[in-house]
Amino acid sequence: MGSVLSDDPIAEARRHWEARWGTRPAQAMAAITSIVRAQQLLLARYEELLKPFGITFARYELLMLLSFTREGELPVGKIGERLQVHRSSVTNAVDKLVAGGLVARRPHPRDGRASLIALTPAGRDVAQRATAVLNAEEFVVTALPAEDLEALTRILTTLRRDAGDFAG
Amino acid sequence: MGSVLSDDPIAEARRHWEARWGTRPAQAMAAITSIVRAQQLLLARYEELLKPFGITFARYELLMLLSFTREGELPVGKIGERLQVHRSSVTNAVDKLVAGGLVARRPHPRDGRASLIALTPAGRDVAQRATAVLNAEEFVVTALPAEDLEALTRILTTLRRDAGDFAG
DNA sequence: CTCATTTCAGTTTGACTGATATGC
DNA sequence: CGCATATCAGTCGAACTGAAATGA
Repeated sequence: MGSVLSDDPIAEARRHWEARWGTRPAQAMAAITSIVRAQQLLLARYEELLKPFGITFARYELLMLLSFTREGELPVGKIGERLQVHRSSVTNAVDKLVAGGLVARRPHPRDGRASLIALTPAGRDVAQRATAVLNAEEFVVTALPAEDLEALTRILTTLRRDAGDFAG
Repeated sequence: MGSVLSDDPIAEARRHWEARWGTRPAQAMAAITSIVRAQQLLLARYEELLKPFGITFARYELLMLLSFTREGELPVGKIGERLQVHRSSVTNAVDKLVAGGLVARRPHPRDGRASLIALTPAGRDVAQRATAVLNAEEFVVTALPAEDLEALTRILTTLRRDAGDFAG
């Protein structure tokens, strides 16, 4: 938890890998573990900032996705597709958002199998206020120059495309 | 019908953010969600490659940490510190590695409170073979040029330092 | 006694699989 | 009928909190 290390564990691990496996594996390991660790830190910060709103990051993502649609509603399957998680995970997340009054299920007007997940006014309000908080904080990316943010996004977009994350 | 330039969900979300909150928040959002998503993809691939060895990524990290020490053993607290997880999470992971015969607990020779977690020969063998597989695959970073890997590591190291991940 | 180390029990969260009901 | 959609029940892995046991 809190204890701050005097040395970067990733840099330390990299030295071991370099000695034992060579440069390229060490380079790949350092990049990958940097991504994994950065994600942990960012997510922890997100969760902390979102806690006052009674939502988690996963549920925040769902709210934001809905808020970007024209009608503020989507079927479960579409949500899973966009967030790239299993449908049953969406059902589960929706259950909790419904319990909090942030979204509502309503029958699909033209497909009796489907149900639409719709933002409630409260859900729209929470999404708006939570985003304002996140933007104001700018988390831990505050100190990064714009060009570094752009470089990150560019490189990781290539990585995601190579991994089949989307058709490019 | 409009030909879509990209169906990258992050690029799509970025356009929404840009329109509603401006450039800098959109930039930050794109970088952060890229990190989160890249981590999901990498971890999923890792888990898949490690499954034949009967370990998860978290347990692989623990094995590798031990394999880097001189004696192949560390106390629980030290492991938690290095992997930056809670001690009880380490206890839990160790329980499973013990069940698989990959590590063993032995009493600390000089501190009756502590127990040392030690690699078994089987654990060392698994760590070695698993790493060979991961290196051979080079995961999904295969296509990235070395300079991009270095840029990633550099930028994320700055991010981690700013977030208090280590003192530097 | 206080503090440190580890373990244990229980909770939370998210994602998954597989089975089922329903409707296209 | 086959196929698609969503939900439900159950599982799993990982992390956490808080309390207990043990020893420095």
